[in-house]
Amino acid sequence: MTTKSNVRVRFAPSPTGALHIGGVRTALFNWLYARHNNGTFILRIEDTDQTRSTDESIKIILDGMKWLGLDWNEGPFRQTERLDIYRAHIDTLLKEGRAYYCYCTPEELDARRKEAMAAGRPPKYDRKCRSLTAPIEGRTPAVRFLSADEGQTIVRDLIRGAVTFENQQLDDLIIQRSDGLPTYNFAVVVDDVTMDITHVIRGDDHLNNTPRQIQLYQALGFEPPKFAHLPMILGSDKTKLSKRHGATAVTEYIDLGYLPEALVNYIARLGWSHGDQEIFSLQELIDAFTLESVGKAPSVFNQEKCVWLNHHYIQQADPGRLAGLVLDLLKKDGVLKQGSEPDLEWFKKLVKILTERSHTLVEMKNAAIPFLVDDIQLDEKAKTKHLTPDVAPLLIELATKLKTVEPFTHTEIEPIFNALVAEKGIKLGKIAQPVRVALTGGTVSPGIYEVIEVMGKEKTIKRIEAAAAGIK
RNA sequence: GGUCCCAUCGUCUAGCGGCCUAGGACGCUGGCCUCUCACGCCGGAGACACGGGUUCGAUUCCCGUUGGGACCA
Repeated sequence: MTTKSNVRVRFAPSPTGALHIGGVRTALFNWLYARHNNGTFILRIEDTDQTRSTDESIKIILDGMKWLGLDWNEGPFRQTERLDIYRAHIDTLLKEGRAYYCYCTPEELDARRKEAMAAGRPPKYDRKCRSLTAPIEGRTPAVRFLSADEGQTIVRDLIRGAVTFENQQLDDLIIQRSDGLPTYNFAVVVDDVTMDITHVIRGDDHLNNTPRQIQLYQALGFEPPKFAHLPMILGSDKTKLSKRHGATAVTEYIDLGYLPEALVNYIARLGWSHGDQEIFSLQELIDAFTLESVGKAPSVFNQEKCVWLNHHYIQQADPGRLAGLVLDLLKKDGVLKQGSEPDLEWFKKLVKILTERSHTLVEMKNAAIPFLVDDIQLDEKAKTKHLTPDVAPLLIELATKLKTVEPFTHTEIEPIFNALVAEKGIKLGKIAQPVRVALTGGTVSPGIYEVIEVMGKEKTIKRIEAAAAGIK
């Protein structure tokens, strides 16, 4: 119905491990920007670091993107399939005298760097090979970009405004390693140019690379794209989010029982806001998202709020969908054997009564277990507190009465309890809690009538009688 | 060490010179509801890093200090 705008953005992860929270945020903001502007979202795999890149990681990233619902219009492209393109551009720069061969070894560079620092000079490349007129035999050179050493390079960032860098601070960066592969800073520039990227939206950690990249665009004869550098996501100790801060990979959130819409909503609100609104559907995010409302300050990832959103989205979710997800978890845990699935309609009823107090799918799965297994283990403390000698006759009487209930539903069960309570002059809790322990093994569960209904007549009576019999 | 960025409750944030005795959300907390736990509802504690300017007036603009972060090495 709408034609595509000329906005073209990309998410360009390195396949060196998991898809982590920071990557998701970058991907999400690019995706939202593309969708908001009817643009094109491109996925590019930056795998020139062949020692660390794996196909397994690529799969993890693609799966993660799909789980989150971040679909791409073009790609995935892989840099390793584009090596000839980089080489051609390197040759051009070399031919035009905008780049030169550098024969310095890492050891030499390191030594000179230390020397410079010891002498109080800035540790930048000394341009030793810049004046070389002939190759050094026996060495394979790297290629360095001949950067400007006067004036300034100004990054006009959509989030931070104009950021000025003194060109003399920038040294001649390596654009092709001695193994013939392009470096990150060079490959991104060539890729973004050849893929017609209009807006580079990426993490703050790349801001310092940007002036060099701008010079590369200029040397290559291209107009640089617009830049937007997103603030970092930090851990609770305000350092860059990493493994020691807990779950950082998308796969971990899947395993923890999160819904994708919860994670997306949470991450969208990290560094971005829209008035006082906290809950956003995907469409609302697309409609409201602009780079102007992205903040500049880094933000700390807060597990509690993410859980709160997950709880919210679990309440909103379709019971059939939840049932399927919880069923999968139960199978994964071996609680349910293959081919022994419960009746789906019944299971949906179970899911419905568990939803309200489940913050994650894992919690829901755990709460479902007593309803599925044949025998339950009673919690010792709960047993001591509620299954006392005086309640044994009550339980037996209740079980007897329940046997006559037909149909075995909430509305039919409730009067039985009310009658018993009135007859004995006790509080409802006096009987409800022991029954809860008898049926679920613990002191926490949905409303007791709902539990009984879903548990079913046979199991309910069996467990109440067993509990009564077990009281000494 | 150099360069760059950033700075409102514990956390995410609203605020784009007067509407602010600073609003919302998570978390924490008091109460209500109640068969447990939750949910829900009502209430509470809780922040403009500091110092200078600019201005009739600064959370908001400028400078510095401090603090944090990132990158390069």
